[in-house]
Formats: sequence, C-alpha cells, structure tokens
Amino acid sequence: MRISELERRTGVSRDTLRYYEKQGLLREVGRSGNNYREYPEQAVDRVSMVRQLKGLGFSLTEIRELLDALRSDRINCREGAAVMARKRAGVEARIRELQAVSALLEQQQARLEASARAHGL
Amino acid sequence: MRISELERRTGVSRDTLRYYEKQGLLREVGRSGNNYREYPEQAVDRVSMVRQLKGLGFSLTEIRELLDALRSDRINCREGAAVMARKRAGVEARIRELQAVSALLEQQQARLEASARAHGL
DNA sequence: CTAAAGTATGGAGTATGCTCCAACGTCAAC
DNA sequence: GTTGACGTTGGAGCATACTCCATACTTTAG
Repeated sequence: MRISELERRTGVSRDTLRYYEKQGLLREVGRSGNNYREYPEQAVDRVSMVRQLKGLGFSLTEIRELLDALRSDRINCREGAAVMARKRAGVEARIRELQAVSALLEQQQARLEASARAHGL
Repeated sequence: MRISELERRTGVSRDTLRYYEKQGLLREVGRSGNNYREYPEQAVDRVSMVRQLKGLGFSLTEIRELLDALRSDRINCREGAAVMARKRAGVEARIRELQAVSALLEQQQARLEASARAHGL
C-alpha cells in the first residue's frame, strides 16, 4: 500500500511515518518505480504497535530495539530471546511501580472522600 | 533547607528544581530575607514523587494535576477525590496494557528460544 | 495538454523537559 | 575588604518527537 492508505488506516500522519522510517522503526518499506514508498500489509500492525508502546512511555529507541528483536528469528534467536527477557523484566518492574501508584491514589481518594463527608455535612 | 541540600538529597539538579518550581510542581517554596529559596522537609518526598511518576511516563502537566489534587484537602475534597479516581482509572488501564505487552514479550521469548533450540543444534 | 491529487526531499519550526551559562547578589572566613 | 562558596535571574542551547513548508516529480482525470 502507499503512504496515504497507511496514514488513513493507522491515523498516523505521513510526516510521522516518514520520520519513523528514518529512525529505523519501519524497516520493510519498498519503493516502486516512481520512487513512491510501498508498504507491506504488516506495516499497519507495526505502526499500531509503535503507537501503543509509545503511549505506554517507551522511547522510539526502545521501541526500535524491541521491534528489531521481534524480527530477529531470521538473525539470531538466542540473542532475540535474551532481549525479550530483558525488556519483559523492565515492563514487569514498571507494572509493579504503577500498582504502587494506583494503591497510593486509591488511599488518597478514600482519604479525600472521608474528608468530604466530614466537612461537607 | 536550601537548594543545594535538596539537590544533594534528591539527586535532582538545581536547574531542574527551579524549572519544576516554575512549572508549578513545587508550590511550597519560601524565600528567606536574602532571596534564597527555603524548602520544607516535605519537598524531598515531593521531588522524589515527581521523579518516580516521570519515570513511569507521566508528563509534568499530569504530575502537577495529581500533586495539586493531593493537596486539595485544604481546597476541595470532593473534587480532589474525583481527580484521584480519574487518574487511578488511567493508571489501571496502563497497567492492563503493559500486562498485554508483557504477555506478548513472553510469548515471543518462548518462540525465539524454541527456534534457537531447533536451529542451534 | 493541463489541472489536480499524490508523493518525495530537505530543512525549518514547535513543544517538552531539561541543561548550561553569564552576570550579578549574599555571606562566612581570613 | 576581598576571596570563595552559594544563591539569584534571564536567556541560550539541546534532545526527542514530531509538524510544517517549499520545491519538485508522477500519475490520473478531463
């Protein structure tokens, strides 16, 4: 597919798509005779994944490393598996921290609600 | 305490501390007669919390909203509680997404390990 | 053939979150 | 009273992640 279709299907602007390509996040981009970019079907999922990970707070560099490892079955399985394990440990640590934050928020919410009931009437 | 002590105790540079103050993240900063900043003991925890939340991918704007709500027992309990509830829902959603990412990583790790065993020998 | 729509490139500009620096005021010690 | 450590401000500069633009080429429709 061409860039406008990928733009439409992912909701990501063409400028950003070209930027991602330049940053090595989209590696399977071909060119047709007229020098137009030609994206494989798969690109839709790849872009979606980049956006999801980015929304979760990963930097483009981290995302590139992760996507590269996902492709690494053609390169080096053992190393790819190790990257996955490391990334996953990071994600798990982040989940635990977020759970602590959530608990704190819950506690504060309860405190403020109690305070509202006491003062409010 | 003065800025150098807060810098030492939090590991956050004075430039950043002043920047955070300007952005409304540190509201309880006094001035002594000589115009030096005077931080309450509490500032250490506040700065640590900012850093933790930032590390988890929150923007300074989000963090400010959250810290403001934490202080809101002196302002508006009911509204503060509502902010907490909203923020917490966001955090919970993020946790679920990260769990999905973790599951994906685990699955890919397993696949690559299997692939390594098959090809490797 | 021409106009409009689509694409390409390089480079400038923007927002966020710092980071560094120059110029200057304050204070304790010698 | 001067040196040196510590503090102040305003503004410039930087990295990341876009976003916009001018210019130019290609393709499609009329």
